[in-house]
Amino acid sequence: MSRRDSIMDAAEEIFVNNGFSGSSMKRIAEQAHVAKSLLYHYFSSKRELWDEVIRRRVSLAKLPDRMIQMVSSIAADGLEAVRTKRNHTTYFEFLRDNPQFVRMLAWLNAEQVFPMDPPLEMRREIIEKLNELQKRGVFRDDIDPRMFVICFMAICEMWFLSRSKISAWLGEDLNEDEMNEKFIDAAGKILLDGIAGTK
Amino acid sequence: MSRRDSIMDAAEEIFVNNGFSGSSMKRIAEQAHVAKSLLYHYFSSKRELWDEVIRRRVSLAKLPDRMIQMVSSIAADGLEAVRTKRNHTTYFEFLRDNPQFVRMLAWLNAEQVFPMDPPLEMRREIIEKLNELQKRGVFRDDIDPRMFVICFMAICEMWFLSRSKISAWLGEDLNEDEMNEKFIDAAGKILLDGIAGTK
DNA sequence: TATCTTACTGACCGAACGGTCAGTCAGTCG
DNA sequence: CGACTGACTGACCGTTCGGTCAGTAAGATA
Repeated sequence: MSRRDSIMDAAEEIFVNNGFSGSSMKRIAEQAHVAKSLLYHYFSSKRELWDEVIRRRVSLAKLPDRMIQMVSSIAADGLEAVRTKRNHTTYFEFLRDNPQFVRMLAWLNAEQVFPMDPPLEMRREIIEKLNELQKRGVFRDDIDPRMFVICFMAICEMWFLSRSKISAWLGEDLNEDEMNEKFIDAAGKILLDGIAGTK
Repeated sequence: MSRRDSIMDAAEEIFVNNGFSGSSMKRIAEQAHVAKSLLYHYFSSKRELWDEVIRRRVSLAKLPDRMIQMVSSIAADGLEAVRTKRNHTTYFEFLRDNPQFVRMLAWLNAEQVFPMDPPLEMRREIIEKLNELQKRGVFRDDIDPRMFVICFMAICEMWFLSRSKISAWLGEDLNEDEMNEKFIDAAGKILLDGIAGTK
């Protein structure tokens, strides 16, 4: 692994735990076991290092692809198939397996910086497919179909963003895996039944 | 208004926009039009000032009361009444009308600090009422009823936490009020239909 | 061999940080 | 009047901040 990569790894760990302002270049350098000035050899500023770290992790997430994949699988097999195959859990599982990405989302939410809007044609493709599904009766027709996606993603993200808060309130009797399982099961049932159309 | 209060107001504005590490005592003092050293006359440290600001805003939110009220109104009138009366929007409306609280939630999510768990008896009261509603058939019986509350609050919070991200992705054609209205309408329908039991 | 490039470091810079402190001033109390 | 208190300030402290820079060491090039 190159020295540059190990700096980015160290930076990600520090940034993800402390945010941008809460992290210092000195601590990042220590974490990476290099001199602080080496950071400026590879990155022109703290902000650029932060941007690079975000970009790497967000592009790894491939959110637009994930959305299209989910919508396409609904188009192919309908909601019932989604329920049995549980394709709808892909985003949930991605968040579960990438806590660094979740932490990053939290900092970006707070700082209200949202890098990388999806390409325009991808956005259009997603919306078109949603509209088509609604016309076919897969979705109920009294709701803007974009709201289905929003609700689903919102629930998944919020679950991981504030899971510890939630368990403090309502679920101190369960361990982490049990809570995850119980939650995605419930959210899936509620949303799919609430979304279903007449078909 | 006392000098202390105006310091807290200034601190809230700075903290809410920049987080803890991103805010400086100097800027807070400037915002409040007082000498920096006066901050230390009323608060022993930056952290204590931050804690006080959080405490004031969070206690103003009265989350446990809000949850009990919502559950109670479901218990009294059933889901159908909630749908028509739209009591379920209270938390949503609170978030809509208190953007400072929302911004604070975002920072607390990021820093993973969750102040003020609800009193134990309140927690038990909420859970008992939820279980009772499930026994009466108001809620479907194949889901832990706590998940209903979690899903509803998660959707509301996420909506306001990342509304600008969401509109960049899916809704650039609507203005803010239209999006709020459309969203709470959709979320309400989806959740209530997905939650409904046999009764 | 001499030259150039790239990786890397330690010493250093001015600015900003959180926090302290002696002291001023207005009002209160005896 | 004098003693005392709480509100308030400006000057100052040591530390840490992001960032710079001259210089070294190693390997490739010629």
